[in-house]
Amino acid sequence: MRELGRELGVEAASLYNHVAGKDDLLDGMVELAIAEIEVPGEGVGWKEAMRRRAISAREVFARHRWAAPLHDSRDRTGPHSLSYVDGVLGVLIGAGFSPAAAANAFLVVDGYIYGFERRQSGLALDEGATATDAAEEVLAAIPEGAYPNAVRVAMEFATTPFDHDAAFDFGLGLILDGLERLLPGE
Amino acid sequence: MRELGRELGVEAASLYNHVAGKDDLLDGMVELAIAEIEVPGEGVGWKEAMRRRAISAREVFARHRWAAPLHDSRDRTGPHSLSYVDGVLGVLIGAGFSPAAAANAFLVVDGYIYGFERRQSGLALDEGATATDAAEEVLAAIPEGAYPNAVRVAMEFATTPFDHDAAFDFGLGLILDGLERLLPGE
DNA sequence: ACCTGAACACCGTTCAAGT
DNA sequence: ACCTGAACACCGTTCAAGT
Repeated sequence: MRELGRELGVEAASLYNHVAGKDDLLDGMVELAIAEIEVPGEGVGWKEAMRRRAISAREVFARHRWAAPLHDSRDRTGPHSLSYVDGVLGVLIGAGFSPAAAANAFLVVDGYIYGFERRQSGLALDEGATATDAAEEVLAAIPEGAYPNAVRVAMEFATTPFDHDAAFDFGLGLILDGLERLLPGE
Repeated sequence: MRELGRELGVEAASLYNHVAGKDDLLDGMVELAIAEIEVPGEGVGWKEAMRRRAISAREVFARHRWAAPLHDSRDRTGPHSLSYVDGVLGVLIGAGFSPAAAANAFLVVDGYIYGFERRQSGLALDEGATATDAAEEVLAAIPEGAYPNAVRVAMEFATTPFDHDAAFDFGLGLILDGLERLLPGE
């Protein structure tokens, strides 16, 4: 609050004339970020719509790195979040999924989108570091011949750089193909 | 720190004789939580091992509700985290995945585990609330005939309660089946 | 070796007082 | 209607002083 006030050339206390409090402010920021995710509607197949939506979400969360963790930590659902959920469910129901199946499918795809980013650090594969950096970091922290599999994977990525976009698309395609198999044949 | 000190019957300042600081403490807590996740090794098929591991992780994060978000927010990787990653990669490599494919598969499954829990709030499907509560909450917040799909799904869950475990298992099975299809036939 | 008390630099928030 | 200054109750952390 104090820092935001400084940035705006105003005292921290003045902010409370425009916002209810810090929580209110953070909720609003999340809403604005969610609003940037595009959910293709008519005109494209459900699979293509889901793929574009996922890539758009990933792009938005990459642009606003604070958004995904912030979204997770709050549970207030604003109008933009609701219409985002509504749009995705609409695509799935339109494709032939029952309402219950659409909810399940939404959770699988959305869970993946949100979970993918943050699990990369577990593999020491953060975007910032080069593959060699990551490999060295892992190898340096290891005592003896412990963690043989992690070492092997790290060495693999020392020679062949890890492609984040390709990895994300790999899992996304796998999930969408799995969902397609659930639809009654046409 | 002050609250923890109170709980231990000690002044907050005294804690710094045992811990480097708050960050150090939180890193240690995450490590202990991760250590509770069981990664089955030999003796079971890779698919069964992955499924048990996922269910164990979900159970641990349900028992320690602070663990998953805390794990996400820090990037230090301790020995337990490393051996967790190593164990999972070992199962996958042992199943016939290449090191690179194992890393991809790890990210898909692990991303799903971490993402699933927190996306439920987006559907107003939190464990605490009954299905009827959730439906009422969603319906009450809606102006006109807006969000028709979300309303339809909410009404569905008002009659048929949402089964979190089944939903998690649904997505997990879908992902594991997808991974199995990538393995060379035997 | 471990604890305490006091202090430091920081928070978010409130509120009377100004314009 | 909006801003300010001062204050409040809180943080994590440091450090000299005690035992």
